[in-house]
Amino acid sequence: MNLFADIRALTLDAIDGLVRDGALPEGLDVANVTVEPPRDAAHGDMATNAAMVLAKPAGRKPRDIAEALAARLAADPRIRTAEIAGPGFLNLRLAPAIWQDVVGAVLAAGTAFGRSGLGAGSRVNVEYVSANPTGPLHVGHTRGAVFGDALAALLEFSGHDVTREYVINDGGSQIDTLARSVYLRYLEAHGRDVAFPDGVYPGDYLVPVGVALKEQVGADYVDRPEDVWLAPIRDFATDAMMGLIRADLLRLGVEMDVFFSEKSLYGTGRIEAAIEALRAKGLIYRGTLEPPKGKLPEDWEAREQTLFRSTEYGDDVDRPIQKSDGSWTYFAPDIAYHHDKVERGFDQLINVFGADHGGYVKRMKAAVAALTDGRVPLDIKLTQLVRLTRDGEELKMSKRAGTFVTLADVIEMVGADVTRFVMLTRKNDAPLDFDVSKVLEQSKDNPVYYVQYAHARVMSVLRKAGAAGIDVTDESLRMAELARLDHPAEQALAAKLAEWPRLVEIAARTHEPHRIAFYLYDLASGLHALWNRGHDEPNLRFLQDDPDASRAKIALARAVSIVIAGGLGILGVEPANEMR
RNA sequence: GGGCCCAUAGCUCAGCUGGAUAGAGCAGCCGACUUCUAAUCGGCAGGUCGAGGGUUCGAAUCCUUCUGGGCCCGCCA
Repeated sequence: MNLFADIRALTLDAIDGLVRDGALPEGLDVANVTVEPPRDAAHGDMATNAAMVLAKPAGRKPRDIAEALAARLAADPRIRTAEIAGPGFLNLRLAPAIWQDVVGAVLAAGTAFGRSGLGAGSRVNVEYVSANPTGPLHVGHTRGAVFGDALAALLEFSGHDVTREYVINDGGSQIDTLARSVYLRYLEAHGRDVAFPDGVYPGDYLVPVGVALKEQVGADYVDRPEDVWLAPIRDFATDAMMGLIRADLLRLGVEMDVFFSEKSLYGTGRIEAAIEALRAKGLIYRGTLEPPKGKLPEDWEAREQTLFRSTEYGDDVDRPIQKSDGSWTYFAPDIAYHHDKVERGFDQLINVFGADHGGYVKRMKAAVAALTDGRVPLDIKLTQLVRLTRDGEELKMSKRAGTFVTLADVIEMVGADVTRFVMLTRKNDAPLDFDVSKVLEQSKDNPVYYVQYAHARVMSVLRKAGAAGIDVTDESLRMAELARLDHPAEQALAAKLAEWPRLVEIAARTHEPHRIAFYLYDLASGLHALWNRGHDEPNLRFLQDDPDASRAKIALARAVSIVIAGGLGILGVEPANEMR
């Protein structure tokens, strides 16, 4: 149930009625007619802009349309009053029974309340994390992981068929670097004194990999030339790194459906096939790029390369797909990878990248648009940097020195739930400050605890009520006399619950899971407020002497906890039953 | 030189793809624990929505120019 959608449908019906009566012309575009909660609750429960939107195309004054519309809407039993305000807003107040129905609907649906068929089962591929398999995940990856995972859950909740995917960049030269680094650790495991020159990964996390390699192959690679050991160590090291990464993801509660190996595309003709598909459209050619404007690389010289005409699809320059030695650039297998995703039948692709990949967005979109003739949309979400601090002091990370704050470190310090929630309390395209001491603070300064506390309070009420002999199962609470929820403060909280399905739709449509976190904070605030009003107004307490009144109020509280639990579920956070 | 993102209260940020008097939290001030855990709540104060121009019934939101910050810019992925 989505109350706002219902009332919007009612409004559109009323408009149709006015058209039939000849009060409005036919063929009006109603796409911009909205029904939403008014900014100021004093204006009513819902507001529609219909009269203003239709005024110009209909050639009538907004207030005239509003009056006619108000008369029709007021005839519906759900509508208590319809008032014209401001330039032509129609403010609606709903019958109290509507809010009571919302509570009943939440209890009936459980955490599925707010699920929708918006996606109509369309198949969405969400690619995220996809960190190079050269080391453990660090904080930057964590944000992408949390964001992608919440987005995937959100889309699933909204009726999409979602595949969570990680592409392993195991085909590039960084894997050679990894293999050489592991080789040095392997020699070290054999008691050799080794130096770590520039251009290899110095991190300690490779020490056990070197030891493991020694255990597997003994001294077979010692003092042997690179062409003997490079290829096998590449595979060995990649597997080891993916083992680390999977373990890291597990710590965070992220489970991928598909790990896709980039290397698996090589030698199969699939890269060539994807490029041929573009060539058939006349988008591949030999050419020489203009030198980049501004500061010129010192070793710049013009070279003829194989280029993709990405400018046809909105890119700024055409992009090379082959290096001058004839080998592929990273772009070519990536085109093939996206070609593969399209061929697997996805209706929509979403990639979550770090902000440093911003320059890559246009060419990737161009490639997908070219491959599918614009049929399959690709949305690329960039997550901005995380600035990790402790007591306001920055925890510096340097990948070069091999000292970086890992995902495992962060989880160790604050836990997965806190990490996930906090990282979702910011828009993906805004930088994020993450203070490991502050996020553990147990105060309303800290949104995680604030929301958790609201849930725990409800659980506490249920425990107390249960101890007092009240049946507090959801089945039983559904049968409560919800008509007793007649206080405006209670109806306001129920109204907040009614916004949940609408909010989920907006968040899913815009691919913005952070809206869930902000809504939950808002909902928690509503519960805390009502709770505290109980201090001065005992009739607003959830536990009453009259068991029937009590059950109705507990039903409301329980409905709030259900929506909080459902929302936290989308974010991948466990609701707390008590605070310690 | 070009591209992408960002700029909203002293601070950290929301703001429903164009709606009404722009909202939270923190910090500041005042108030509420014989209660369903005060890890909470109520109130006060705080704004030329970076600047200018444009689009229209209506702009923080869309277009444009500028200013300031972040990321990126052919053989790394």
